[in-house]
Amino acid sequence: MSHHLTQQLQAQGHRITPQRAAILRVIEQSDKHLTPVEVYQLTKKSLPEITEPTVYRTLTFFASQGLVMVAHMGNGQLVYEAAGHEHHHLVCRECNYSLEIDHSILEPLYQQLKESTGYEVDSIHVTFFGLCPHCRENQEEVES
Amino acid sequence: MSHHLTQQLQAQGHRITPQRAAILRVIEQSDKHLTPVEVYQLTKKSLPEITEPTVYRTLTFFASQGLVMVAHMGNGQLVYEAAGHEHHHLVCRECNYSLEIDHSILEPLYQQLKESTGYEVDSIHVTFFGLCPHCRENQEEVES
DNA sequence: CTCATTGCAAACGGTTTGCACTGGT
DNA sequence: ACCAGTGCAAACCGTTTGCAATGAG
Repeated sequence: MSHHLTQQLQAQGHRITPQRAAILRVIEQSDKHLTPVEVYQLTKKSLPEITEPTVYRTLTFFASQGLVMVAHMGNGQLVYEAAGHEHHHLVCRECNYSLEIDHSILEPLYQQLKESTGYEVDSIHVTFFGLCPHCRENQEEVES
Repeated sequence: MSHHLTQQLQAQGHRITPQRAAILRVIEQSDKHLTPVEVYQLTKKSLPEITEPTVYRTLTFFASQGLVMVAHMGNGQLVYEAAGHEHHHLVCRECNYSLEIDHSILEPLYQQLKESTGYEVDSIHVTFFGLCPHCRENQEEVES
């Protein structure tokens, strides 16, 4: 599958460098979204000579090729993950723990928005903030 | 109303400085959300000696006091606006025209998320992207 | 008078750029 | 051999911090 993607890149006249292969492997093998810095640190394990600019350039490149998706978490933090499954994020504003929400949960809302406003909503990555059950408990204790 | 808010601050033992008053006025008089840099530039018109650190500290302070709300735009940018009118935004990807969506439209979704994940979602400002009816028409013409 | 708040300058962290070198094709 | 892609160092930009000075109460 990774092999398939690299072939795809080659077919379009792009080069497969060790850096690109290593970064792609890191992103594919991660089950969560990664910040560029995380990608850098993980990739460095198998390719110690990699540099941050290369990571940024490669991530931007992959995103432009549709191999990875970019999502904006809160506070301006950019995260990357393997393309493919469309989902949204639910982030706890206390402990920062984040959960994935399947896109299907938003579809009724999008439909309703289309009917009431005429807009065809197509946001693929929406980040919602709230309190996770655990932090909600703690907060109630403090208040009482 | 601004007067009411400053009284509220005073009652809590906080000081009303010209900087705070000016920044509060800027945010209240704006009909859209502002980035910290925008707040800085607008406030400087009436108070040229204000500095950026003061703007950042004051915005954080206002947010902690509930006078302004912080919102995450879809692109990860932090924006501030006067507290009170809770609404979301629907932005056209093509023409950038934006529409306000009443918060009530999201409540069923929040309720559903709470039931399925346990998270108490409280995002007060969510930005959705899509195509407005006008740009959708144009797009169809181009495609055909 | 006191202490919260400010201005200044400098530090910060994540991201981007210019440029010469390297290595994939 | 050619040029896309890299490493390095330095610039960048929005934001934050330490500290001494100021001014609101």
